[in-house]
Amino acid sequence: MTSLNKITDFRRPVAINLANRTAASACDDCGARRHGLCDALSDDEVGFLFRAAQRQTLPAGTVFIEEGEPAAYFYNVNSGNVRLFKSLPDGRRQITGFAGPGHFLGLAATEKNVFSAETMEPVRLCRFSRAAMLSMFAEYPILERKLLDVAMHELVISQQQMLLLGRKTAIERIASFLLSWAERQDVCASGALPKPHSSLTLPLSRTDLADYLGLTIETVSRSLSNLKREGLIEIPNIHEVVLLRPQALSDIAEAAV
Amino acid sequence: MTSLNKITDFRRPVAINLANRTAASACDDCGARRHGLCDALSDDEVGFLFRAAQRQTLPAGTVFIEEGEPAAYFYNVNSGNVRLFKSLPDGRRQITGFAGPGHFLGLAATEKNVFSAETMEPVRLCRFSRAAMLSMFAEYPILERKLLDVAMHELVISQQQMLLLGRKTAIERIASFLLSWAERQDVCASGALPKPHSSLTLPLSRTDLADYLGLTIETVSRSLSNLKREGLIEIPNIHEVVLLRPQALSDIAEAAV
DNA sequence: GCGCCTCCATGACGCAGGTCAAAACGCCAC
DNA sequence: GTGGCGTTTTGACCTGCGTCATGGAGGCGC
Repeated sequence: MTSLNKITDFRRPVAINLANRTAASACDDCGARRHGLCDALSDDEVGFLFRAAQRQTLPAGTVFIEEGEPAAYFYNVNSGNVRLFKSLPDGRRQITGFAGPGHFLGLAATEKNVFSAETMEPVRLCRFSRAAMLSMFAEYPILERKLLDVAMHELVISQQQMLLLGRKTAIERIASFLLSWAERQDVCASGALPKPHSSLTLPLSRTDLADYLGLTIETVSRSLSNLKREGLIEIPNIHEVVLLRPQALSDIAEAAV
Repeated sequence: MTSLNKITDFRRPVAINLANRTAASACDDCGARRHGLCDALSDDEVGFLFRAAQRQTLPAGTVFIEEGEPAAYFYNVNSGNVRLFKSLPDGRRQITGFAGPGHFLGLAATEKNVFSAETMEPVRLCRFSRAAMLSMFAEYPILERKLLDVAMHELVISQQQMLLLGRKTAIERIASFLLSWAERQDVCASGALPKPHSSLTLPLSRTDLADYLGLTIETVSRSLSNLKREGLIEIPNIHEVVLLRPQALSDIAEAAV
């Protein structure tokens, strides 16, 4: 995102709100304080956000954004992971992405939600009404810039995913996923390969994985077993994968010739 | 995009540049003047854009953005259509979208281009250096808002495409494509069905269609033939399709149960 | 007109990955 | 420990779409 930031990092002077120590310190403890939208704001500014937000704690498996329903709110995830997905009437599901701490939800929103969101684990989040977002944008133009950055990054990701879904084989999809998940977990720098024997935590079920990669759970399972048999990965338990040979994985993922 | 506009349509006062009649009238003749970025600006303001732009005319089949190359420019398409795509080393290609008059290219850009762009016909466009874009953003903050709108719309589209690529059958992909192309050609309002017997122009080859829908040309050809045989469409010539029964197409596209 | 070339349609066949079915593996309650 | 349940793995089989191959239709130069 470096060069995008070049576009949006020349900060304008912004109105400084009255300090709100209570809010600032409440946000200090938040997992999202140094990520996403909130990271763009000073302690004083974030207090404004704090007062505009309704904080919610949701149990695992809660669908809090439903495709087709009126889009009334924006959300900022504080802790826990969320899956975003679209469904067909017959039950087929495509997970379009995952949102963790610091992720902002509601970007791809029109009058009606165009996707659904469901918590994968207990999740804490800040909820903003449309009206609250409007006033925040008016007050802090930097938020808009930040949002543009986020949206552009999402676009890059979804183009990669289109290539994966449209043109990659099952094994290539799995290899691509493992490497991108390593990046997401900060196991390696963006664009770089993780070190051999890096360990990943997968909070996803096989069903999630299948619906994200456009496969069935059986094919996901078989492909992972293949990679294990070939000695490229290890699977100590269902929610953990060790990347033994990242370079080999990358060769598969990128269809190196 | 109505509700997105709600977010970004409360216009801030912007600096009014000196009138530039020459520029304004040159832009008047441009197919993109009332679309995309330029549509957000007054005649006076667009003169500023005009002076920052280098105008180019490219023959059909020109690759003017190449994946992996340093991202030096932004583009605004004035006339003609462009395909955007990502490729794998072995030649597999996924078209991630099409850009026509008024479309702005370079949104999903980092330091290196993450996709390629190729003209499908002779194309006229305005080219902006990164530096020029920076100064334009500084001068006209409204451009940023517009860009955010555009990016959000692109996100909605690409989520739809992920559902299509990950979970739809060949015939469903074709039906979905025909309906979305009808919307794009303004044959019908966004979200509405085109009237029976609406006619579409397809500037795409079967190869483009296949690479956009994640299929092979043979499957595209066969699926179109099926729809024709079933009486849902007519194909008077290779670049034209008549939608005889849009409702039936929609039932297939949305997998109505 | 004719030859050439590119794109498209269609048929025959093969295979990657989907479907169906059955173990195997946790994991929790008791 | 034992039993029950949900998830994952593995196997056997099937099919939708890819691959390969052939013929036809249009476009263009001469």
